Amino acid sequence: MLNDRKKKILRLIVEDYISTAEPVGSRNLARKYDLGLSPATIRNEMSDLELLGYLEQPHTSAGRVPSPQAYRFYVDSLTEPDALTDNDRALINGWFNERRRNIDDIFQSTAKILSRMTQNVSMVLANEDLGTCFKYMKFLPLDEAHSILCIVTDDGNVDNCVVEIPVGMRPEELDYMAGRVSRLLAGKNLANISEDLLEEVHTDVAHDKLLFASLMQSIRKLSRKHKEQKVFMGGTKQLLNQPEFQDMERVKNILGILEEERVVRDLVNVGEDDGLKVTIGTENTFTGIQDCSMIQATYRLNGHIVGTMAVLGPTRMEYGKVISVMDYLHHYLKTIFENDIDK
Amino acid sequence: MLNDRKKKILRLIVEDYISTAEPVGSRNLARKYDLGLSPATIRNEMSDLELLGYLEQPHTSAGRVPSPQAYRFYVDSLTEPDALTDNDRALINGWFNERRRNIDDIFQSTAKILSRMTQNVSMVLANEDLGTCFKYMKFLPLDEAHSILCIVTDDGNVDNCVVEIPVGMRPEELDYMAGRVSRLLAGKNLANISEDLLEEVHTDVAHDKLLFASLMQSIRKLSRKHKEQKVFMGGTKQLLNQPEFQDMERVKNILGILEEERVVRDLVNVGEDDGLKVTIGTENTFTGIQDCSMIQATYRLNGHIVGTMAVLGPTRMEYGKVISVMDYLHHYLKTIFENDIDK
DNA sequence: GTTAGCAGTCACGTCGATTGAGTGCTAACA
DNA sequence: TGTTAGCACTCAATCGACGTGACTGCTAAC
Repeated sequence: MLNDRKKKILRLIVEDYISTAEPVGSRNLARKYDLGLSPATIRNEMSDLELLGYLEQPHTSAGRVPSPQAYRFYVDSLTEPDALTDNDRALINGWFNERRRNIDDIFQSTAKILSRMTQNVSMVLANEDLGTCFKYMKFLPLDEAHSILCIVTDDGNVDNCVVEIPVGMRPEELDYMAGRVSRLLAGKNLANISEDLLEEVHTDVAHDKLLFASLMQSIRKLSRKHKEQKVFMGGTKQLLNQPEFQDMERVKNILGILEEERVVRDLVNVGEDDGLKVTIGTENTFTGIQDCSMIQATYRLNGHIVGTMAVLGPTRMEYGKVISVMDYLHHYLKTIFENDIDK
Repeated sequence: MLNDRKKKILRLIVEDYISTAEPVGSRNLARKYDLGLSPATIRNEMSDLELLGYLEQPHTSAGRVPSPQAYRFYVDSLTEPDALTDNDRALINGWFNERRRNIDDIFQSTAKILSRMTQNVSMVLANEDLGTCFKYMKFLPLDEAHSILCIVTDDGNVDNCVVEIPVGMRPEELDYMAGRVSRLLAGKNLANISEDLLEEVHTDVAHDKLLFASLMQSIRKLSRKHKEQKVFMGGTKQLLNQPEFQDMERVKNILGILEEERVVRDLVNVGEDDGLKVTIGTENTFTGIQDCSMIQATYRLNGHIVGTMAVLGPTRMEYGKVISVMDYLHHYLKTIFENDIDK
């Protein structure tokens, strides 16, 4: 266990390195912060901290750099989320109100704000499955040969597609069919509509084969859509401003990873457990970003996981700031969802 | 006017520079291409070409680099679009079929393919206004206090939003209202629904103030949406592979420009005239990309401008290749739109 | 008109010296 | 026993000198 002085020195080193990205040396530390200690003493302490695995030296004559273990300790025990300034809050509120028209815009804004506030890459994963349930379906007339199949969900959304109507089929037949299917599926969670259930519908309402097939297909498509996760990203450009990404190869490498939506989904999805998760450097099992840290938070609404937001950046990251921004966004989203649930 | 030998030399210089990104010298040119001329002769010709403004020297002892004027001449007179190889065609077809579910996916795919094939940044601007017309509107029940207002367009799409229903209003009243409005707006181009027209609707169907207001708002929103242009981009990462973008500052600069959707829209929108447009270097009036070239093509369907696609890259660009890819995509999109017009 | 030869220019890479920030160690001090 | 001053040492980064190679322009001969 570290004594208070070691903790203090370690904290200062971590914070200094986070803000400057330069290895920190004993003399500079003594000069910059009023520790009441000589560089020599600090050197001794640093030497101890290195032995304990908290510090590393890029080379003999450079200062020291925090190890992943140091960041871990820093995050767990040495720092608190900084309270956001009023200014920051105002900024966030402003950005959110700038453009908010549908749920996608909200997530996109979240990603944008997250990256702007933290100067890092942000990722927002939105589960389409918000527990939305099938309410009823209805055919709207289009022309002689086509109708529009509308599926209404309990949150007031309508999904629709054009279906071909067999010649000679009367509107009443369509209405009857829609009614039957509606009764069977009403109240079912869209993400959970199983093939078994559809089979049941089938045996119950088999009428016109072709029409029925396209009807089933529409329901399946909708169901799939509700299981899907959308990915929103922001701040990939910010990356270039970070001193650790002055190297083109590294930039290309990480941008390549972020380009694959599937990879991002997997990456962020790891944190299925609740609340906040901080992954530092090699703690991350994804190769290619093991020199990065990631902070992620899942957010829920009425018990459902609505999505996950994450910030990815160099291990030298303003953990406190990122966490507090996430926290604020979390609450903000919560109020938005709760009030605007009918969009 | 240049004689044939000068033209040939200029063409070789441009092409060599396009493929190597290195200033080309007389001796190398003689060695690489079988011109039947000595380096000295080529030097003389190059000297003439420089005087005429077609070539530039980065510094005394470097080779020559084509000037914007040279690219312009090259594009106008020295090159033909290369025919795509069967391989390329197969690749494009494959990418298109990979994922095509709605119109946005198609545009996104177009951007992706364009950037992959040309190794440059691609932008696709999609006009939402495809001449879609209002067909009719209808209320679908949701719960006691709300209904879903559906607006059906002649291409079979349904737009919807939840509206609050005044207490005590009967479904028949809603239907009546929907019917009246439908009759007034039927057949109108959604992008052109004017305030005057809405005013007319107002005087005709004013019934319940609150309901009417939200109804109008929905129509306006939809109309706005149809006037809008969406921007799809691809290949921003490719940028980093280009030798001219090894400089971080330049990368940051151009990525900054591309980040602003508004700017991209303006940038690409310049080419309102039909067909193909090649803008080389300083011909572009946008500051910040005056060392880049842009090739853009507008595409139409039944006379309507459906959108614009553009490739942005260093002036050292494979003009012929880009143009031929665009051409192929153009035809491809045309067939997709014509066949899948009902999605 | 074409070419060989030659002098001149200039970016680029290498090498060595200098600089400066940093460490570890030791001896003295409180 | 903990703290500090001093000193020798290390090593990345910077700078300048220098050689190299890829060019060009010019001139004279073919």
